[in-house]
Amino acid sequence: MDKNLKRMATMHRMQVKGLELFYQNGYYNTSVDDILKSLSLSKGAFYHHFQSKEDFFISIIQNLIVQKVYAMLIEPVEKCDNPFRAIESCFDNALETAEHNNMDYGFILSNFMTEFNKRNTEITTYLRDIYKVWEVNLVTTLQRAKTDGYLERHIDSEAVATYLISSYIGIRTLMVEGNCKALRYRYMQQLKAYFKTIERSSLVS
Amino acid sequence: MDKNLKRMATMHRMQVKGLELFYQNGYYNTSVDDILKSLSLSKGAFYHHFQSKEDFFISIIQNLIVQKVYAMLIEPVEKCDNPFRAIESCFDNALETAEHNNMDYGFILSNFMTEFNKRNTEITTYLRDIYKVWEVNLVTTLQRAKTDGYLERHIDSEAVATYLISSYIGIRTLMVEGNCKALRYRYMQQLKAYFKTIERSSLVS
DNA sequence: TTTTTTACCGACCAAGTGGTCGGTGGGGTG
DNA sequence: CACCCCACCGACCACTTGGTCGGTAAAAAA
Repeated sequence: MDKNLKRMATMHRMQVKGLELFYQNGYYNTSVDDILKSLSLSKGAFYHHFQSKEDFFISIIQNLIVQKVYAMLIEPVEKCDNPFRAIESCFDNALETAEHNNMDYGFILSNFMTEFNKRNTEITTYLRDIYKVWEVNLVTTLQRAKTDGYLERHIDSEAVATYLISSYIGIRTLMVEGNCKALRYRYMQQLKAYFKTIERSSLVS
Repeated sequence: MDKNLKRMATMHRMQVKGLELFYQNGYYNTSVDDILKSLSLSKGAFYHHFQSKEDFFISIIQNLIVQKVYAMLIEPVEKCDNPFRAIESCFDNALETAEHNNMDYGFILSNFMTEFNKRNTEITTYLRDIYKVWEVNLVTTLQRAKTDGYLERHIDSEAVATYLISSYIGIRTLMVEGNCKALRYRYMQQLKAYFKTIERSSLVS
């Protein structure tokens, strides 16, 4: 009965270590042996649980990467009062985590999107789907912000979402080369300035 | 006498094809043989001209990548009247080029930065230097914009430059997954909205 | 107890990888 | 003419890659 438990535990160990190394070194630059060596497992164990390296990575996307993005960027925005403040603090928290993580290798989603782009369409599709969910979530939040009177009605929610995602991807990419603290401060400052343009002014009193 | 010319020509052919393949498939995922095969050249030719694959790539950065970034993102901004319109049209041109290039694999600089980050510090340094030049150029332009009365004096030029670079990196990363036209339109729309916040209003007549 | 299932082992394989090295042939120089 | 320089050739090397496969031991099922 606990065979299945053991199976899951081993698979999960492999996935966690696999994601760690893929994130650090890139997918193509990390060998299956690298992962197995650092877990003291054998080739046999790996190919007993996964069909191929690609299949393994897809399972990592579905089990780990999706969760990470949800927890970091999607759920914090959903439960909000003022949507702008919610997005601001969500982004700032994410940047803070990155800033204090000296093993930061950038935004996991955009790193892998870049690496797999036009080289593995199946994996690209899985990654793009995560982006889409994020985007849809932002658009929904912004639409709700309109009905709640936080956002000017004439604003193009999809354009705002695109702009937000762009700037976030970019700042995360920049932060890997150091000087994170200043970058984060500057980014948040200008994000707030940007929000001022589209936020509905003179709401309460 | 024209021995040297021939040498330069062959090296240049290798660099151009090398950049093309590195850009498409990534550095670590492109073998020296791949490049040589598509040029009908031999290993001997390659290692006669370059010390190693890494040395080869550094020469590509210095000879080709620097030029591309200058021509695309730095020079167009320098010679400008209204700096905001200059940055807008510079970015829009760059995005247009990407949009109509169906072999677009993203922003060359951020792709390589991501790939080499913490894996090859020497190459990372060369790439970071290009970023720095871009950033300094933007900051200078923005400072001049202040003295010319285009930009509110209290604005943090470095923060604006960081925000601009971030958003550009991000939108270029997003555009590789298609729907470029809409993405470009939305991005430019919000970029202009952002500029409205910081641009000095009621300037002329 | 016997049998079956299954998690895991590790030697092995073909196809690459970056890099080496003894050549070769044609143009320039003496 | 003889000589040398040098761009270029391609077989070769040690090593790594993703993936295979026959085996083993222990737990579950009979």
